[in-house]
Amino acid sequence: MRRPSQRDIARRANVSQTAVSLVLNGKAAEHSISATTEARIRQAMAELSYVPDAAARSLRGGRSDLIGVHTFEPVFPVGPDDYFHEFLVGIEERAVELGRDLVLFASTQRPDGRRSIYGNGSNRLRLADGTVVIGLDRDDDELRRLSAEQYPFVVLGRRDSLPGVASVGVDYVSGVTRVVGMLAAAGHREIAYLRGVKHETPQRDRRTAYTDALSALGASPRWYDIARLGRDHGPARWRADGATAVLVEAAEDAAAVQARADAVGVMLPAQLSVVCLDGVSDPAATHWSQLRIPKRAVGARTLSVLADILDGRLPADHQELHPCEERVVPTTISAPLGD
Amino acid sequence: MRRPSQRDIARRANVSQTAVSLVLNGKAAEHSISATTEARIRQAMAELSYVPDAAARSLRGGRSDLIGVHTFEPVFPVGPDDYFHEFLVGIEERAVELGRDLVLFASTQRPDGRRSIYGNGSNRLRLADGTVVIGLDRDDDELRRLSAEQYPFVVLGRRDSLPGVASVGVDYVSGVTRVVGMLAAAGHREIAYLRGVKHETPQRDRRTAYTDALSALGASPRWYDIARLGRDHGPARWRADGATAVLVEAAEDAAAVQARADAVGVMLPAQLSVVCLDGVSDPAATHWSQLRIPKRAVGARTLSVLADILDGRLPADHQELHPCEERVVPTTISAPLGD
DNA sequence: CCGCCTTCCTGTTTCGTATTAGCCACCCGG
DNA sequence: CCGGGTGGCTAATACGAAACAGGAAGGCGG
Repeated sequence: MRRPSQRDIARRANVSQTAVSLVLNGKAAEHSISATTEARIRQAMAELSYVPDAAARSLRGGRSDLIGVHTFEPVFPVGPDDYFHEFLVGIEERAVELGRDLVLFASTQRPDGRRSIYGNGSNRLRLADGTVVIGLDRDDDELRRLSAEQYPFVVLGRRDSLPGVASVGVDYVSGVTRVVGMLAAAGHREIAYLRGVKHETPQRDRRTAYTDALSALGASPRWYDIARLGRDHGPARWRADGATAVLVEAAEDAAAVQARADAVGVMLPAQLSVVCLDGVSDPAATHWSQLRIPKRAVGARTLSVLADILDGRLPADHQELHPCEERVVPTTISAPLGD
Repeated sequence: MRRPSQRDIARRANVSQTAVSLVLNGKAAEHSISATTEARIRQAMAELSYVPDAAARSLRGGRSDLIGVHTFEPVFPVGPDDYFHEFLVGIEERAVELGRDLVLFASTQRPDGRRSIYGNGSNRLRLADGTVVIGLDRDDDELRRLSAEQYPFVVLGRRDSLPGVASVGVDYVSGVTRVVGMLAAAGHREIAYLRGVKHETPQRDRRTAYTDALSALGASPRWYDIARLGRDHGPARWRADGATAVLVEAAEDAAAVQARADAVGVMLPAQLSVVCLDGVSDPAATHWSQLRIPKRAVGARTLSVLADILDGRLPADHQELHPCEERVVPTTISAPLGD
């Protein structure tokens, strides 16, 4: 028992396969199919519970309606608190809106665990109409080759360094600059930076932005490391060093600082203002401010850009940058207080 | 610039399209294609970075090397603590091992937000050789229809109710039964159950298992709800009711119970033994035991079963059930203590 | 009564791939 | 020198849907 095709519908309704196709695609009127014939065809479709074959459709249309998602690491990270998770939420959301399916290129993973577009023989990406490329550990040589092959793709991530390659990125620099400016405006003179456990591209970008923002203010950076946070290193010590504000990289880092501050009797934010550069905690419930990265929107936008490139509405080397949003709760940034 | 087809390869290598197809599918020897010709063909494929068209392949009846993942809800949940996340980790892991790519069927989402295999006009699943079907809110009618059409798929989830449909599930019943048995063996007579915020299939299954396990012991269930946990309802009250052990549904529920217990001075586990039925917390660091669901392994196994069905190594209606693992830290279950 | 315009369809081709049947040149035994 | 095998390939076809070109029947003006 094979599933019904348009031919089966056609036979049952005494029409040609073409007529069935026309009715199916709402072009009945345009091609002047009579109302009665259309009704007969529709009834036949209903009776056989016909469903068009997706494979045949995309074969004919020249596009598969598949959008690739190439990640240089596994898409589903072992820990669900992954940096990329929210981008993917946005990507899926927009894929739904665009009516396209997503292909996760798992087959590109090599024995060493990294994924490589060309590493495994053929370029599987060609399977999809176009691809979103994500990943911390991304390989720019492969991207250049992909670009040379004229394959349509968009990089989600840092903006720089690849002319001719489409990308959608996040403008950390102006975000961090604005946060630093706010702190400075509130009177802070020593703004420190607490490095987290990760040292990948997103973190490097923020650190660079911090350095730049400070030097624009004529101040110099003051670095701390989360790994050393403990009895001897922490809010009290920072205050002793002169710092009255600190930028942290993750919500759990901010929580750790809060915990240490509570332990040593440093008041947040009165004695120490904390701004978290990437976190999802509820700002109303915490004693720190955040720089929110609109990951979901950026993910969605990346997919839209790819779709626009595929449809010729945008050039293949379109690049854009999205601003961060400050979720600054006023009460969590205070003027620095002497001891 | 169209993506290259076998015809393009054929022209470049001065052979017929047939030859290209044969080489591609490893039937060169079988059809006595000479080694030099095969080499020429392979080189042409590499030069043009040819990739077979999935749509054409599945139309023709060959295989696209794509494995579908159909979820009745978004794959990337807004909250990262999703029930399905770890299953997907396992699925991706095994896909890597099998060298197959995954298609996430986002296009099947209808305006109302739910996803439907047949709801949106065409059955996209056919693009893939076979599909793993996951989802809380799964539609059994669609699965029956899919099965009638002989499309290969495997349901990841509850075992029951769909004869003829392949599935890989988790044996909650025996897991919960064993946990209840352990508590009973430790001397507990009143084993309560704290219902969490969700009331989907996985929760329902565990609750049924709890009821069954208790009635097997001749005891009757005692229900509490996390929503009411607070000043008046909590560990102290439960003890007053006579309960000395409680099953909770999620790690955060266990943490909440711990917090309330601390607040009212109930000692865990001495005065109240807690077993968490689904959580990822580190058992060594907490005062409760857990019933661990081997989600990753189950996810991976589901994909293997599908691959085996596709290759004819397993029948299309293969069903299997995986046991839970107890991660019972002995010290977290204690004999009940009077007040 | 002829030509033309609608109305309402149908025939044929195309997409890229896998398969089936079969072609042609060469070698070998008789 | 001819028949039969075999190595090395190719031509033709089918899959299901969609696009394009076109065509038969009927009405209507001249």
